[in-house]
Amino acid sequence: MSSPQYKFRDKLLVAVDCIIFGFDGLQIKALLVERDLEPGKGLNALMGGFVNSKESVQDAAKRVLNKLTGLTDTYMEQLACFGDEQRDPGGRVISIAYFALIKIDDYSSDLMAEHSSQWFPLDALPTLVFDHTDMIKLARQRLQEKVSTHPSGFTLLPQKFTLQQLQALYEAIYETSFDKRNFTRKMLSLNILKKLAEKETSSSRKGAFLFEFDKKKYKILEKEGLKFL
Amino acid sequence: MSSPQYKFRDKLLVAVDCIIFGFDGLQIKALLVERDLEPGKGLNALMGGFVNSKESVQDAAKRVLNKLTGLTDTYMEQLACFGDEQRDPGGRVISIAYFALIKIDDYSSDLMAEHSSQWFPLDALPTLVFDHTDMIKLARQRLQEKVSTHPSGFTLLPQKFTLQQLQALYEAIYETSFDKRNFTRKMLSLNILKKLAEKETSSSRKGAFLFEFDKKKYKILEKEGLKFL
DNA sequence: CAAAATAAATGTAAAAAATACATTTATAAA
DNA sequence: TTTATAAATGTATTTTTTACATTTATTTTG
Repeated sequence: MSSPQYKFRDKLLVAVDCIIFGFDGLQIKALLVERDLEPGKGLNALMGGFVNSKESVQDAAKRVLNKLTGLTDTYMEQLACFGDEQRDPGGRVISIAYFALIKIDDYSSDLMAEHSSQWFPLDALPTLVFDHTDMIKLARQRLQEKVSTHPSGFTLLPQKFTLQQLQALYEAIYETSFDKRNFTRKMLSLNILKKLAEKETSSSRKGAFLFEFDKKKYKILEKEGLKFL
Repeated sequence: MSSPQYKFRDKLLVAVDCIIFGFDGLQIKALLVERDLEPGKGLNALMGGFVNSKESVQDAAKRVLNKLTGLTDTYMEQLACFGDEQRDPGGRVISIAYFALIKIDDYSSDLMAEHSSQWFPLDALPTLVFDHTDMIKLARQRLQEKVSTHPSGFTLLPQKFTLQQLQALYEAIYETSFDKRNFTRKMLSLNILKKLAEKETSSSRKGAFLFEFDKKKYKILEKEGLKFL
């Protein structure tokens, strides 16, 4: 099976942890669970699990994410390997962190009850086990970098959204505020939004037009490299 | 030692592989070795090694890099975890890839002989074992992203360099060419280069002024976020 | 020692992008 | 019909990027 030369090498436990971000219209939130294993059982943690020898690391991450959320086809990318020797007091475990972006409403309260999971705004995170706080911090930075050149942020919004919702999202991600006119102009100039006939009327008398992310147009423009912000 | 709950989990072999880039004044090159282990013994590969249970993943990467180059304090950052189930025909091994930037002259020909290692230009890479070609491809992309906002590129140049050497470096990284006047003006406007009294005279009658990267100035400007290109 | 050759250094005008800022418009409720 | 509310829109200014040609310092050559 293994080459003879590999035989005397150390084997390590390999885990995956998922940083799952959602957006409630105002804030970016992270989905945390109550850890069901010692050490740290009952404490707040990222959803994680061990990688089996028969699956790829990526498949393990998908499996863990699916177990928690029931979702497949989620936006997910590898963040980094956390490999400090002492990171897990329970043993030598390295963890590959993944970050995922989901629509907050796709996650049902049934599942929340089942896994004792909860959304936490990033500026009010509870104490987390091991290095999970570092993982979230790094994921947040990566999210900022990502959405500046890539439309992954749309994954956090409903299918149809207003320009003000889009702006609120970017403001939440960057923890800043933008000039409404300039923001709107910039986004529309990218030519990847489809304006719908429909309006969202709950937040104003006048109503705001709804838009959709136009995947086809994006695919065409992608290679030139867009700059969102 | 381990929590009882961890006991029945699969353990995997964990390796590190180092993508080492250098710059010879014209091209970006990668340092490759002849693999000394089956499977793939004698074939071209990235320098790598297994992570021991007593060291962090990062320390393992440093150890491997040091073993090959003799260098410490090298610019190195984690690239990604490569975790496909079948990536190594010799067994289930996941690998954490790191990429390092070194001055090509810091690597002696003695060491090259000792490790059967060689520099290869990126557009003339030999066939490599496993997924090492993918690793280099990803590292190259990451290098482009990195040097656009971070002065890590200077690590590839000698301590003192001319503006034309700096331009040649960026042109090699981005595989393009820049207008000399605009490039110069942009770099100088960043205010992180110290002009020396000395000139480099080997490449022209007039001679070109030498510059140094000014780490102190950079540290001050860093938080505002520089944009190199 | 003057002329030629070579690469370095430099300036400016035009176009594009980013910024700052105020008024008009559509609609529902009073 | 008036009022209140948030959405939509335009323009002038500044900054950044781009495109492009001449002068300068120095060594070599005749």
